Amino acid sequence: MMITTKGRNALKVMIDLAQHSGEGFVSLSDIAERQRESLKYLETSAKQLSTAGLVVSARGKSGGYKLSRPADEYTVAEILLSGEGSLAPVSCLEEGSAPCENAGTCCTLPLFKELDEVIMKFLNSKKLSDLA
Amino acid sequence: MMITTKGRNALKVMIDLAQHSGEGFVSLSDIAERQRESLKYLETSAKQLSTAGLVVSARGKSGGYKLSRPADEYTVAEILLSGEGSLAPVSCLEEGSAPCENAGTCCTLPLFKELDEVIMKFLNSKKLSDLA
DNA sequence: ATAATCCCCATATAAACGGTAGGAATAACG
DNA sequence: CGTTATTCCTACCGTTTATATGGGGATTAT
Repeated sequence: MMITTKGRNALKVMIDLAQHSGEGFVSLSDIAERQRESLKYLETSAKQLSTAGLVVSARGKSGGYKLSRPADEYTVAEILLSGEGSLAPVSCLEEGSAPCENAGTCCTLPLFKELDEVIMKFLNSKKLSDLA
Repeated sequence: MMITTKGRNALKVMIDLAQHSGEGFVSLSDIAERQRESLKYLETSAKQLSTAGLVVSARGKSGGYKLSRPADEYTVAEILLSGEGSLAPVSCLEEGSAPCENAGTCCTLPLFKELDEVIMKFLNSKKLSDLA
């Protein structure tokens, strides 16, 4: 599986925020209820989105989250990346991973590089506003 | 990760067989040596390919495996599928999995269906003969 | 103060991943 | 018939990842 619940939850939070933009800060408990997800689990995704700068958070009563830019300026790729860390279809293409020692002679690597490009091209072409 | 060592090994076996077609049955130990993979681990991939009908096997001395069709009649997709079971980018699109109860209202499902199509279109367009 | 909210850290459970081990069945070959 | 090379079958095992859950601390509007 390339995209797990982490990425999907990140996306769900962002879609919900996009659908309720202009309402100030939206609390996670509201999002959890609408999206039928566990509040506790969504907290993880929301914090990652906040750390990545994709959303702005406000603590305390009547706090919550809101988008930091217009919805059409987010690509689906960057949202999923915030949840997943990597979207590479094979481990040898993950950034930060130990480079495969057979990379020079591997007969499959070029194929997977192409696949990665196809996937990223698609996910970069999709905007958050296309989903909300 | 969408494509693990299982799929990659299936592909490596097929590529090796394609490169040595016309030599009759090729033993797994030869393939393991050339591809620098464990014989024991490749056995799993080879058996799956055999069960799926992608290769023909012969037991006993001077046995081994060979392709059951010309190399240009295999898509990379079917080879990877034999190793992975599924290439779906999200679990809710895997065949045989319990259908997601929120499928009707899920705001992300259409996106992932599109992504799945993009991936499968690419992997179906690539032939084994392109890699060998 | 109080209640609502995000933030931080730790834990739990199950499944998947990446193999390994031992041996049975089969077939060629001398 | 015995040896050897091979696929086939079943089981196991340690590590990592996935999917969460729980408790409590920090912050802030009211």
